[in-house]
Amino acid sequence: MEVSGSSPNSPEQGILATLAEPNRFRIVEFLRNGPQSVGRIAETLQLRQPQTSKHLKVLLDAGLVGVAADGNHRRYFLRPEPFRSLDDWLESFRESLQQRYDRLDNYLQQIQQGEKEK
Amino acid sequence: MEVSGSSPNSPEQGILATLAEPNRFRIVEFLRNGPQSVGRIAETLQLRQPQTSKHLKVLLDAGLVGVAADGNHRRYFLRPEPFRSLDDWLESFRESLQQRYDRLDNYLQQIQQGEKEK
DNA sequence: AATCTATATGCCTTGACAGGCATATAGATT
DNA sequence: AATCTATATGCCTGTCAAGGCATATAGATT
Repeated sequence: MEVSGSSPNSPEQGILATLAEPNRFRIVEFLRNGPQSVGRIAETLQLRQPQTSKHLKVLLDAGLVGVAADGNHRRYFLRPEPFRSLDDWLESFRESLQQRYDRLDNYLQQIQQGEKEK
Repeated sequence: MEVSGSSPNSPEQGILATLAEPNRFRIVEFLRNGPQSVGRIAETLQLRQPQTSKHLKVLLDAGLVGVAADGNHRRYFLRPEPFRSLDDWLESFRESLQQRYDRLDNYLQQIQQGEKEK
């Protein structure tokens, strides 16, 4: 019931932060097509090569992608693990949220008359 | 196979960006215990009231939480929908990633001799 | 080894955003 | 209506991270 002031911040945090950046998100989406070289990513997504490399570095450090040398090129590809980890986190939500929501109905009936939307 | 330069950026984007902020993440985690007032959130998570309100506003705008007036208080609670939406997105990954990964094994066998890890 | 292609890195600038704090607003209580 | 509690909002400041660009590094080709 109590939450400590500084939780060790689950690994999901890093994944989320990494995916939060729009261009990285696009890169991840693009990588669903399979491994891609830096140049191809940059070209396809209309990004400059240096920024693409930087984003890929962030993705790499976060463990979201892997890389394989391929002659002159480097092929980046998605790694499933972090996504599973995110999935697990969501999983734990699914349950508690559904329960909560059932109770919430009652709760709202009681307390709330008008909802404040913007 | 092709990806347009500017995809309409899925709703997950907003969710991710919202959750990426550590304190908002903590708030969301805390709200799993059920609806909570601003004051209680601030107190428990050791945040100042104004920042707490601001974070809640962001969460509210992103649709991650709802709010119900309760006399003097305002009770914030998690809304399941965005999490489901995130879940759907991940779902679509699960499949393609697993497939990919099977092929990737072959791929890596062929091309990659040494992996470059820092 | 000189050169070309592919990728990474470093430096700088800029914008967004979170925190701090004062204050405004809203409901409750007397 | 005056005051108290709970929450929201506005302004300011500092930080951090992304983009731009020049350049370094690595592998391939001649």
